[in-house]
Amino acid sequence: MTFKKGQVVFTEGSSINGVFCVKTGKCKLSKLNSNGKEQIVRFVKGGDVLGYRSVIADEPVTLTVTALDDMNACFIPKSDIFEALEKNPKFIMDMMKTACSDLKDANMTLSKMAQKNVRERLADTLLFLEETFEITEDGYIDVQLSREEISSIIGTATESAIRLLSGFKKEKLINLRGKSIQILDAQKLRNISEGF
Amino acid sequence: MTFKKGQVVFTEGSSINGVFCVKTGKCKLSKLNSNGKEQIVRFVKGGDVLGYRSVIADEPVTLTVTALDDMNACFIPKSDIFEALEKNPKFIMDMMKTACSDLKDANMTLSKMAQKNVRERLADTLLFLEETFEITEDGYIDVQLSREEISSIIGTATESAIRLLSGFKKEKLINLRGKSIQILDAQKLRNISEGF
DNA sequence: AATATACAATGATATTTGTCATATTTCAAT
DNA sequence: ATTGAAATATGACAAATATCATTGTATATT
Repeated sequence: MTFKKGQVVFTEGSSINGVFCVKTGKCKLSKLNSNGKEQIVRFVKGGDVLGYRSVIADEPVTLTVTALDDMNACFIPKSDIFEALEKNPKFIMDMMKTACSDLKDANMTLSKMAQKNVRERLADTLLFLEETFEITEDGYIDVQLSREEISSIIGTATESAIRLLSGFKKEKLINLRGKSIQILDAQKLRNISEGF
Repeated sequence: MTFKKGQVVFTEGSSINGVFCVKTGKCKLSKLNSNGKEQIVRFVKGGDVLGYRSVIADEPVTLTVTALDDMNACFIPKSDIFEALEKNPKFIMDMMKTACSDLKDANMTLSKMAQKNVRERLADTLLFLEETFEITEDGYIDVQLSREEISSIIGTATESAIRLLSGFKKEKLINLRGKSIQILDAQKLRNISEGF
């Protein structure tokens, strides 16, 4: 299956009858808040699986998935998944490990979000984005996010994110070129993120 | 096994060779931050399992578990778990569902934490505590947390949590009696938590 | 190229939250 | 009962962050 940039793969609350194995491209997993604001919870890219939680738990999906790129994915029906789960012990253990790894990440993100202030969270997020999406030949992080999306990751007002990004640029910690971001001083960002 | 109130079951970074099935009592799962502050990530009570993530993923534990009560638990060695996982398909599916459910909760908590301000998070947390631990005959939430622990859940300064609690009390939304808390107006707390 | 539209940036100001200082209360140990 | 230590509470102030208003800039569409 192919998804165009900006296209929604599935929406919070809907039911899916299978999982998506992402081959190429990136997408964001987000939740709509009671006030209508988006909270980006996680990113998924090539090699990752989408929707397994919902299929395993036999519940509607709790997150909305939106393509950030043109995205290529295979759809695997629920029945195939359950067949594999039954017949292939290695498969179920792998699935289990994926779930556990996602759980660990979620806990880590939670404790970071809760204890860091906005500036620290932004520094942390920039490092996370570079680690997750890597850089292109010109050194910029290989993902295009609007300022609003960035603030949806760290949970802050868009203006605050913009201001802090400008600040980081003035301090020569990053470069900004449209939506592209380049990290110039990862160590200092790490220090900021740790509260120094 | 028995754990006294305040006793540490296991510490972040250590290795465990089995899981704990909690029979009675409650405990907190927390993470130490780089600045030495505690972040409470989750609570576990009778009927829940502790440490399965670490055993499944074959990694050190990433959270510290501390008893909030006198606690009673069975220890089940890793080997037994793996044996059950291999032989009993129902067992592994249940385990999987637990992991998926925990993952969903973690994502929900994350999006709440990120998008709500401190007052909203406190209101949300009080409702969550009542739902999780229920109330005793006198109407107070059946868990004893210090003000510092409450601020470690919502990720704020202890003084702020105290001030907001006092505020809620003045507004007749809650009662305070030492560490015990009674919710008087759940609906208003729900409104506050939703940002109204 | 011109226009419209969304996005980004910045200033001014209000609000929220954290920090430090200092009481006050609680509770355990003697 | 007295003391001491820890927890809770509160005030004053500083810092961080949100909000509103405005301007500038990129981007797409015609």
